[in-house]
Amino acid sequence: MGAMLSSRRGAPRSEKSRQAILDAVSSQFQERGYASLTIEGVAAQAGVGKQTIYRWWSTKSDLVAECLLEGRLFPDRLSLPDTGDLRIDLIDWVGQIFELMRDPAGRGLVTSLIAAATANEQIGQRLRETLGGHQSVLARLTAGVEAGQLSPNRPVAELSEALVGALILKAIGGGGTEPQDAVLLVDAILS
Amino acid sequence: MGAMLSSRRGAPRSEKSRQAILDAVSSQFQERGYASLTIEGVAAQAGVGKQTIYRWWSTKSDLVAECLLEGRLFPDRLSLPDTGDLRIDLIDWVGQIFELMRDPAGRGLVTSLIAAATANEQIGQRLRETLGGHQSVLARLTAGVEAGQLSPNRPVAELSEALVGALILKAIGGGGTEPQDAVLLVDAILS
Amino acid sequence: MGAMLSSRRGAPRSEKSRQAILDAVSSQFQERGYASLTIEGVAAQAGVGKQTIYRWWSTKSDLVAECLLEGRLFPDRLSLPDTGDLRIDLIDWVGQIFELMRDPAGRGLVTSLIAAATANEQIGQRLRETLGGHQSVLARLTAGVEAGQLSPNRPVAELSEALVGALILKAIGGGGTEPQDAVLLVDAILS
Amino acid sequence: MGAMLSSRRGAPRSEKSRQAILDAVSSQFQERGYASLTIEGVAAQAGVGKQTIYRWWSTKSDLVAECLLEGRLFPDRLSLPDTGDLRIDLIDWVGQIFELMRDPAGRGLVTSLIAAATANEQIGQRLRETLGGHQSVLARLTAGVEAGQLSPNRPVAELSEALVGALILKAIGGGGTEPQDAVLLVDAILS
DNA sequence: GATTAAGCGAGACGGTACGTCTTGTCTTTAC
DNA sequence: GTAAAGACAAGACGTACCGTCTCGCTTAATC
Repeated sequence: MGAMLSSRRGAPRSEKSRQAILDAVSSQFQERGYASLTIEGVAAQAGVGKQTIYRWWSTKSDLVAECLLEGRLFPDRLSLPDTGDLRIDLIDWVGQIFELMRDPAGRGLVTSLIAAATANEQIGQRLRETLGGHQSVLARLTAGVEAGQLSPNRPVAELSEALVGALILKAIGGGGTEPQDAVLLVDAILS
Repeated sequence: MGAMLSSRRGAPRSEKSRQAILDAVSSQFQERGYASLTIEGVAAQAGVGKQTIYRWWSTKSDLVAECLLEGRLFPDRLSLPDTGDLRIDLIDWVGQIFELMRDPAGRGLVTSLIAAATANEQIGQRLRETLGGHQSVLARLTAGVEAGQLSPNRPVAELSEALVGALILKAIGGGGTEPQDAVLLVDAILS
Repeated sequence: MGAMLSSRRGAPRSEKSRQAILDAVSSQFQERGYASLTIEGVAAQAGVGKQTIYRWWSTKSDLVAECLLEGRLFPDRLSLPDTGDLRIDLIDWVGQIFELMRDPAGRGLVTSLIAAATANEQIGQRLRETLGGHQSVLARLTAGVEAGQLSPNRPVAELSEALVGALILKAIGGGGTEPQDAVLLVDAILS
Repeated sequence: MGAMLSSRRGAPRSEKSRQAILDAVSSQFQERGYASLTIEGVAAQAGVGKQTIYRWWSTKSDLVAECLLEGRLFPDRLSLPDTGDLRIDLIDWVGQIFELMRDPAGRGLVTSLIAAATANEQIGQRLRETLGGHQSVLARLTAGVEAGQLSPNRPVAELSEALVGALILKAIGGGGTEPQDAVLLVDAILS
């Protein structure tokens, strides 16, 4: 007895093609940036028909969003360390990002992500969460409050937003990204 | 006996065409956004040959940059007020920007500007300066320090950057833009 | 004691699907013409998987050929009448075809058949036989010779070919298709 | 003084591109036939953008029509000879066409032309005129009447149509194309 | 009855070509 | 010498079909 009413007929989606496509998106994004990433280029590199892309994603920003979601666009080294000392950790992390941004390629990566985010709210949210969200800055700030390293009445959500926002602003608008700028920025945020 | 002081031969640049082009850029930008703004569309709307555009600007982001520089892309109401009370002024200003961003069209305007900024550093700098720079937030913060409304050892440049960055992050990544969020954000920045 | 002469295992070919496919081909051919008839469209209209078509026919011209063979593409009224008077019958028949060709839709039907014939020799032969072959013109001419209405040394095969050929030429290249043109043509052929 | 009111501004059509395109169409048509001639293939072979083709022609049949009009698709040898003897000339000419049609490539050329004609009435008319029209069969038949080789009350237009039609029918539907068939056909037409 | 082939509907897949759009350059005529 | 007009090579866009290939049924004939 057990209901059957199974799924649907027809060949199932090819996981192999999906992986090939996301691989290609990731590599093209990193090599050429968001603006000159093309669906045709992705299809060609992935060895896939264009229709297979359009069947599952509607825009190139959707493609990029899925890559981002799967963590294919970011170097892992960018994760926020946790030595116990909040200030040192944040300075270290911001410093790493600044270092990445001092390299034109790295800067391009970041501005490309921002460009992608302007085309797709999901990417924006993901960026926000990845950089500043539960997994990282916000969590560390909250932990810092609990550990007594931060006054409990500091509005951690807003501070996290301000810190990450400052990084983005520096990426698109210039502004100092030398090591000491990391110290200044973090100290300004931590008050 | 007319003065000669001749520069070079041939017809001088047509100011009329220049204005028509910038008008068209501004209107297309506002109607369709940065991504779907095209040189051809601008030329057509301006009643101008494409070459006339390419002769004086090299990319569409340059066009947009010049529009931004001439203040054609922004509603004037967005300038930071000065009632003497720094906190109130900032909350008011941030609140206005949040209100703009709550409307999808306004949100599109802002994300389009950010998109343009990712393609052109000048635009980024301009954005940074217009929103957070000498003319506005930074200047008001500095004035606030002088007026004793802000502790003199607060790093005003960084705070300005953080505030404007938070706005941009909210534009691309979501995040609260209700009136009370303006209060929270400004208070977080002012410590 | 029934013979077994067994076939093979597995489900037998579905006659229902076959009919649905040929129906769809016929309707699409008549509505859209040979050039814009597609296998996918036929499959969709017939409620059939593409593979079921490809299993039994290799090209769309094969499909059309089978339709033609089953008489699904032609109005029946086009069959050559037999009143006993060869000349009158031919003029009548040619006149009917001319009438069909004066209507753009009918003209399209004929040119579509010719287009199909250029892609598939079977269709060409079938067209030739159906229009000019044993069942009709050639047979009537031969009968006419026997009935003494046509000189016995007239080369009936060639005349039949010439008459049908003239119709086709008028279909693709224009040329008069008024009622009196039928008289002229038939009289020219009958000498 | 002297009216100027000259033509129009902008670069004039490039004759070089036009020639390259028609060359490519002609070569592709001859090599691959009408059905597998593609606009993209023509553009590539001609070293031309697709838009340059679409700017001046709307369909591939228009392209082929213009080639035909410029005499780029036909071997010249197919012109009807004129030795003074109408019957001999026609037999010779029909024989040459039959010879061409006995070769698969030649047959393909002819059926491709017919296929093109089904898609474009101009091509049909051109084919009709080139093969049977003023320049050839009809003219020779008319001349034959004047020379007393043909009874003056024979309907030359219809006979010409019937002869050319018979050729086309043989091309698409089979039918004898041996040398003696040329004799039979011409004699049937000449009565 | 269980097994085994085929047929079938659905539909994903790698491709090719379509016809359109835009880019940045070039060429002409008008002012 | 600048400008409007517009042709040009290039190439990406998103769509339509092609013919092939799984899938999970269903339908007989064979064991």
